[in-house]
Amino acid sequence: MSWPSKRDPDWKYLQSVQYGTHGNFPRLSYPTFFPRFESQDIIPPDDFLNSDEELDCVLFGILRGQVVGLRYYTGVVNNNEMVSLQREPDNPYDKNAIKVNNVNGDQVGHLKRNLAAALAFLMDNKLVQVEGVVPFGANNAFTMPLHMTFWGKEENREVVLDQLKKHGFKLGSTLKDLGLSSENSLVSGRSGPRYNMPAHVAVQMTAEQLKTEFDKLFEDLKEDAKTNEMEPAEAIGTPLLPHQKQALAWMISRENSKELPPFWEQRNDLYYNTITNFSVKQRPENVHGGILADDMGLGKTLTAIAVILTNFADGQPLLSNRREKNHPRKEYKDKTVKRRGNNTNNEADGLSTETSRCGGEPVISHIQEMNKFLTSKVSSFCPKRRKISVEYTESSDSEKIETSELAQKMKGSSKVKEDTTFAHALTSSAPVTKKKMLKKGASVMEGLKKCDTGERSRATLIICPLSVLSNWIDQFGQHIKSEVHLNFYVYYGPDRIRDPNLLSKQDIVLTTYNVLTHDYGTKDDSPLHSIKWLRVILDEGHAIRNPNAQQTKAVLDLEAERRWVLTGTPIQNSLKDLWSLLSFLKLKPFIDREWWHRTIQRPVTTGDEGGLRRLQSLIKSITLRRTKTSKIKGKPVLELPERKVFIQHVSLSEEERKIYQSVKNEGKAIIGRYFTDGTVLAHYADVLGLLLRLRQICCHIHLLTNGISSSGSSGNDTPEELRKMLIRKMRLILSSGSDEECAICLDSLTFPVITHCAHVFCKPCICQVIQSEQPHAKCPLCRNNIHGDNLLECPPEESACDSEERSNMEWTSSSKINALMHALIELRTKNPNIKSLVVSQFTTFLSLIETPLKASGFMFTRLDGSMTQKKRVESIQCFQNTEAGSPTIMLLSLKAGGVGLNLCAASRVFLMDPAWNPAAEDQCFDRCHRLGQKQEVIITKFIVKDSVEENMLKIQNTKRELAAGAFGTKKPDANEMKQAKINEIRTLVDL
DNA sequence: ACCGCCGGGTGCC
DNA sequence: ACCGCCGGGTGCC
Repeated sequence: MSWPSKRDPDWKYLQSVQYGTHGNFPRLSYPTFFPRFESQDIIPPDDFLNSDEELDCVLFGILRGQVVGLRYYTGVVNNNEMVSLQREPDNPYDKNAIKVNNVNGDQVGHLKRNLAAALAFLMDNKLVQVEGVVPFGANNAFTMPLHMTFWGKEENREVVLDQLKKHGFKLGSTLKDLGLSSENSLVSGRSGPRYNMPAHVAVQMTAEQLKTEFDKLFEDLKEDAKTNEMEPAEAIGTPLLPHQKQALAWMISRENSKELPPFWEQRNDLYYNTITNFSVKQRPENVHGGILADDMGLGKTLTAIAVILTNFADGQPLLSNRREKNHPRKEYKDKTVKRRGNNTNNEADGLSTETSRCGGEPVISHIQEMNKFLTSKVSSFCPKRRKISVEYTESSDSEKIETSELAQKMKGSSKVKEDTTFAHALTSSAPVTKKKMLKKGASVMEGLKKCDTGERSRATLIICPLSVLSNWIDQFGQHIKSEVHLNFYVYYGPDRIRDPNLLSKQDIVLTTYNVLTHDYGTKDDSPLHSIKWLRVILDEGHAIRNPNAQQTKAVLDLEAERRWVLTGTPIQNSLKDLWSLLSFLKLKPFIDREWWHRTIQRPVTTGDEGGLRRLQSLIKSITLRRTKTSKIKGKPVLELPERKVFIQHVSLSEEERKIYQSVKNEGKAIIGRYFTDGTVLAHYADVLGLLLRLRQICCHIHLLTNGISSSGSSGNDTPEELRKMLIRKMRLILSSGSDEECAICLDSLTFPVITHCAHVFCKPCICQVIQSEQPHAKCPLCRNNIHGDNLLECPPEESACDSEERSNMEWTSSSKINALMHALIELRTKNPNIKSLVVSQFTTFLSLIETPLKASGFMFTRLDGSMTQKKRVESIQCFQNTEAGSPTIMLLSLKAGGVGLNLCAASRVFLMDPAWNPAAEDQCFDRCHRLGQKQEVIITKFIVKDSVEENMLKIQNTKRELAAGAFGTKKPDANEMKQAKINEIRTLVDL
């Protein structure tokens, strides 16, 4: 018995069965002599296992049943083994049939007919989730007993109990109800499932307890496996820090590990899973990988590069000279169909590019040049989303040259499929006739696929978000010695070569989540998915935390021997985030959501100690996490210089104060009315608008945008006016820097849309609400009716006119600008070499600051979200440059740049205006307070006295507290969310 | 005997 | 299944 890589039919079925998708079964399957529920009585829920509601489940009770028909199926179980129940509506003998499967998904038997008749309806409508354990009698030949636990939402309890009663079943709540004396139930001994009876389940651990418990998961660095250090392969030119050597040792030990995976142990000649009690004869493979969850800035990228080169092949490091006799490439060379002799001059270089042959560009002879070359290409092509792919191959492999040349020629025909066909013709040892090639691509593609999937590639696939693609290329260039020869391919851009043969012969293939997902979604087989990779590394691995996202599915379908996840935040919102990661790591039995949910997620969220223990040992065995404050042998992992935050209070000038007060008084009156009418949230955008104006005045009165009137709609607008107004409001919300969360997912807004009641949500989130509440969906924030057709998306910005208008205005200073300039000039006098970041949420404010900077002779550069990728790279490189005459100031918009942005040349930060979300500020500070920072970092926050800004600081504090206790607690619901928002508004406008 | 009892055939859903 | 159930054979003590 072995673990199939994918249990197709069953697994798919479990994932996809939904109420109503099999049009005929519900009607036929329930005995008609019982009054049937009409479908409108029950809200058809989302896929039970995929819905958030799974956390609200309570235990209804337990029942003893029977598994029958054992002798017809191969699936076997042990005493106390967990089993899963699966509806089988297409069973020709009984539409109510319910299969009983073991942990491996092999069928053990069926539920007895009468029991199935009672449960089928409940299961189909997801009114209850039934979980089974075989308490004893596992070796019976014909039938065996089954203990079932019933879980569901409280509001469905009655329906469930009624339905069972109609069929003559009654749930019990104690072990006696299972026909056991308590004595018997304890005989079973070790590690059986524990049924905490309802009383205990209801008791939740406090948020505080859970948080401390969870922190413990990562604290423990005492284990030897994680404190050993290892030197990287010679090919790595950068010395590793101690914690990076530890990570290297740990990662390599995991890749080469022969230990059993967590929760497995050997008993005699069988292997037992101690959680589920499942056993197999064949030794379960360990996970050759894990999660590197170090904090941002600890050098995960460098560590990963070190792993690739140090555990390059057969547990051996990459040899600098690739032509040594044990060269791993040898096996490929042997298969070369034919060779060309006249290319030896390139061989010495080890690397060459397709363009060098076809486009006349110089041959690139080592990786640093390659890096330069690539970086320039990537950065210059990114802005237009028209990037190039560069192929790096050993020119001694003649097959590739021909492939490339032909592929190049074929580009005229613009059909990638034909490229690949040609490539196949040249690389396959079996001749491919022209006729065959001209036949529809499919059959040839099929042949191609087969020839590729046969053996494992030695390539490492790295998948990262686009924002860090160039960072990876940079780091490869920086850290790998120049004489090292590597086959490196950036699989990106419209001209990427979709040839599995070519890809699988690389050492490293770098691509992005988007490319991977796009390829996966297109009809042709994705070349990335037809290769058995030596290693797959997911950078920013939390990108796959949504199990329903196409991106996640594309990642989970990759085949690899070693699998790594790099992430600074393994758990972002809740435990659920871990599942996708575990699933990617192919950790059995958690790949199936049901087992993950039963054995870990639910026990932990209901506060079950055993569950937490299991989670703990699981995490410990597969993740390594160090924070910036972690210590090794008493020394901090990173000896970062200190970071100090000062708040500098600024007083408004008389004129500014006058304007501020008048806007405030006007706004306060309006909002006060909203409060008395109880319509604050309905006017949320207006409230934000007022706050925005106040914040703008604090910075500079020229920021005041006249375009937005607070009065909102008068009720008799034309649809077009309404639309414009709503879009204006949404823009306001999005551009106000308020970092609004979506009230549904509580994450920052992705693909925002605005409802007619002027509330902004993520489009997917609100669509899901509308779907599940139809036909009368209501806005989660104000309970007004909403409709899918009425959602407005944000059209692309037509920005220019606004700023032009402003630039025509005569420049004046402001109190804050004065304060800033004073500080900058003082700093320059003290030390002209210190570099500073000047940060604001308002890009127009940054523009206003440019004028006095120029006037005072400062060299500065700028980075904001509106800039193209190319300009960003230029700006960053320019700023990071330490040569004399380089800019000393960067004007930075708060949210510009991804997590990887490195601005450590700066040691001063001037935060011109406070952010709503303190995390956004911290992230911004970390762009210079990170690895590579040699000086003390001093942060100055300018806060206007007696203003909305001071109130924002208060809100920041409550948010900090909230974030600190966030793990394990239930998400606030729409109501709590509402109240929190109202309270925030109260604080902000002093009401 | 329109029963009881016997013993063989048989067996999930 | 060392059961239950079915249906045929059988029939005082």
